Amino acid sequence: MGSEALDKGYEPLTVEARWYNYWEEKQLFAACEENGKRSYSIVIPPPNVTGVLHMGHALNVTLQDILCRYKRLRGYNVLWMPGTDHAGIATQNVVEKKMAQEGLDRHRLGREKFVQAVWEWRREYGSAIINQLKRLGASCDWARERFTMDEGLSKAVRKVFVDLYNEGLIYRGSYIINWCPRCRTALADLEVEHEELEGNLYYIRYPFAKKKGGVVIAATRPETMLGDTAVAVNPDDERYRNTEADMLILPIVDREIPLIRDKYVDMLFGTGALKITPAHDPHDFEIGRAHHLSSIKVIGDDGKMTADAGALFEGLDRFKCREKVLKALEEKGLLEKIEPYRHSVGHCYRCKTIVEPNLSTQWFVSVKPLAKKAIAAVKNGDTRIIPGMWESTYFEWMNNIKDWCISRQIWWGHQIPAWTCERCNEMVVGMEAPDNCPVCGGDRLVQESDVLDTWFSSALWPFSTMGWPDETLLLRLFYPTSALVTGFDILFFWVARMMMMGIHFMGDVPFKDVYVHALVRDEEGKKMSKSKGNVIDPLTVIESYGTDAFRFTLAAFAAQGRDIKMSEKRVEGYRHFVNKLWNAARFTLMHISEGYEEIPRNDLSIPDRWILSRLKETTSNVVEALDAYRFNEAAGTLYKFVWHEFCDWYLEAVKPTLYGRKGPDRQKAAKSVLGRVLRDTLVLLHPFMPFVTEEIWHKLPGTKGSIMETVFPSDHPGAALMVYDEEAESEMNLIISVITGIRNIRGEMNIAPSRSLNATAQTKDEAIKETLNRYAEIVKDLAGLQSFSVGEPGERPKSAATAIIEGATIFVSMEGVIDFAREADRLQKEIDKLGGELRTVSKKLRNEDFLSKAPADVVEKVREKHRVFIEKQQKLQSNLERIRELNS
RNA sequence: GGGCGGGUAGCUCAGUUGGGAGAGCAUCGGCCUUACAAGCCGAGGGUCACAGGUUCAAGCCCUGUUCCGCCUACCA
Repeated sequence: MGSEALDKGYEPLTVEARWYNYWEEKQLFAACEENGKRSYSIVIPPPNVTGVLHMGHALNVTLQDILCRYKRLRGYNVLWMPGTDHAGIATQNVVEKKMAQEGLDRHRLGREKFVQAVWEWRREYGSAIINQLKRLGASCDWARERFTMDEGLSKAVRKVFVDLYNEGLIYRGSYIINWCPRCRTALADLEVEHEELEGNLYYIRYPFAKKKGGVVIAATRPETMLGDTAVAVNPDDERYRNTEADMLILPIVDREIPLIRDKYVDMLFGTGALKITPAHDPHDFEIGRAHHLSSIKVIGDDGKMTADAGALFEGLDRFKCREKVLKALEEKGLLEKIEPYRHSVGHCYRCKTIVEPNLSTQWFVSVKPLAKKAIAAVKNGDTRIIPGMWESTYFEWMNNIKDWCISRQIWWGHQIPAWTCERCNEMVVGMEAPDNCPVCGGDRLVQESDVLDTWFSSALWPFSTMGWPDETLLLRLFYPTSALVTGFDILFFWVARMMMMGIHFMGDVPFKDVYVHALVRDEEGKKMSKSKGNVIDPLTVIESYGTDAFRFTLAAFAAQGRDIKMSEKRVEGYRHFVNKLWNAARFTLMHISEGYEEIPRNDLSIPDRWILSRLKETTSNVVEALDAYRFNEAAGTLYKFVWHEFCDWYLEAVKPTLYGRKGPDRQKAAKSVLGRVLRDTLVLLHPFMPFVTEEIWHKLPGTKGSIMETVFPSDHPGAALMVYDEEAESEMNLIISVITGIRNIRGEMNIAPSRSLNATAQTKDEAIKETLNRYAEIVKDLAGLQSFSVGEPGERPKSAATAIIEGATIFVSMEGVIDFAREADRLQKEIDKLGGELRTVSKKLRNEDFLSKAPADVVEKVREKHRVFIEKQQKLQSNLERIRELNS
């Protein structure tokens, strides 16, 4: 394509839609199944089908997209596997709510029809989140999109379940689990959110059966007393020495229960006596087992009291029941006292209802053996967790891992592949429904109604999405995946479980790197939540500022180990950056008309060589930063390069050349360098800002096709010519410091930019003289001078302000405008500033220990600095004296 | 209770083997200079939470204190 003019401002919205469609049509996101390139793969953390895009997704997906686009440019065959998660409880809740509005409920509908309705819901709304990911520019291989309930993934789930069952790692049994009375399902320990609440500690007297007095227990959930089957005290507790054979009367219920001894009881807590309710507390359950106590379930699965709670309470809500029990106890005079007590209470992570520990028959995975291998894989470096601090968190959890309750009493999900024979009660676990009972031959087998925890299927995601249990080419090419990018909030839920399953079933870790990124919070650092009303919608941000600005903001703030506080103001700042790039391109395109042509180094000016050297350094820094997942550093480097090196200095410095004032040869060279730098800059920026870079790319002469198909600057055939150019760097720094010195005088002395000044530089250094003479034009242009001369140290111009730079003194002649007092103040200020620095440096050089113990190069550096400071100070001082003379 | 992270400019934060305290935004002053006022030029501003220690040298390493945040846990 040829050179075209750009509009004055960048308009993101129209551009974005156009290029996204273009990429999809050209299938630039597709992984190749038959090429010899190195593989790079990432599986997306599948968002809930019910989800709407939030800041967490935006950050997560942006970082993955940066990696994938970067790796493609580096020549990798990239697979970014997308998809969604069926989110059992959440989805079921959503569909049930919708049904409720239509006056329907799932029980009336029946299981089969309900599940069908969920599928319909998914067909209609399930792609919402996917479309939102596309707005972010996500370059996933959409043709391979997966869903955890797909046939293939479901087969993987069944296979894993059956294998683990046969290996004895999945078992079924009756234990205390976390029960959500609202969702009416069991929850895994992880799915319970603990929150500190103000409660009470109720002291209740349990009278002795056969003598006066009684034992006082302390309880936070007095309603559970209805299911007590014992009271326990510590065997060493002196207070309860003489009560050995005693039985107690359970108040209200009037049941006789034993007083037992168990070391578990803490003598220092409460009264040292603990009521035992084996059906409603995990400890009590263990103690009950050890002492062969019976379990009485008094709170039902609906959160209401059961018949076993007694006629008085049956059908009562558990919290209403608490009040009624307390009232009854008070009437009997058995409620000794009530103390306020702060304790943590478990809530359902889906609906925030207070969770009830309940005795229930469920399915569990025995995870310890799996965890052992998953710990080893991180210990020996097969998988790296970045930043490293998360490794300790991972180990901490893995080392203390408990069996995982995987059965859920809901309908939407993978139904457990276990069947029970109605005739002989034999249970069969298998991939498919058995026709006959293997024991009695009966043909009436009923499938387990429970479904599996959604995370059970998510745990298989890195290989189930690639076709496992079939041996596919995809698995061979892309497993183990290269990196997993995720938030720490699902480190245990998901990452740890994928590690366990991946190692167990694939014989290899699911990913080589796990990059754990921060959480996006609001401006005040609070977690964004709908209830707090502090949510910033990523789509709104995109509408207002454009995707590129938003993505760049996320990357720039994605420093390792710290949460991101998001505010629209920050995005606005980076929109300015997008616009800056746009205008730099606009300027460039006004001057170049052909593609880049290699120009011999000798034909290049110092600014040309300097910007190429900066480009080289920037490229290396970006590569280094991205390879280490330091996104903020890569973004910061690019920002600085584009704005403060390319725009602020290079473009300004080459303007005279571009206008032809240096002759056609120089002009040609400058144009060529300009084009080259812009082209490489676009490629470097593309992973961060895919849309604007693609848009400019197509206007750039000499480019073909999409920017996605090009080669990264460091891999380009011409890359060998890109070197750090020490000479150019130091000469350009000299020029910059001269200009800055003069500008400083102008600013401090309040001289209008429109007023031309005359300046002269004095130096003994021939090389400096050479450089300044050669680039006097640039100095004149950028410092706003009428004339700029270079000479030997000698007669100082009258009425001049002074700038001291390393190796030279600049005099800015200010005939008629000079304010002597002001100049004296300015010089004094500089001398004072320098004095502080000089003191610290001198102190070091007077220190014998420093001179003898510090490395030679460090000492030399300090000596050099000292020399420079002294020289500068002397010059400033003599100029100050002169100004004072003139002023008097 | 255990674990982890953080305290650096007015705000938000960088600071990767210990050797010149930085950026963006905000503030102040000056500019519509032919890519960009979404811009340009210049300036001010910090006991690096506190107290010790190691070292020639500490924002960085060690110990303690304090404040904030998060994760995790079965003292009823």
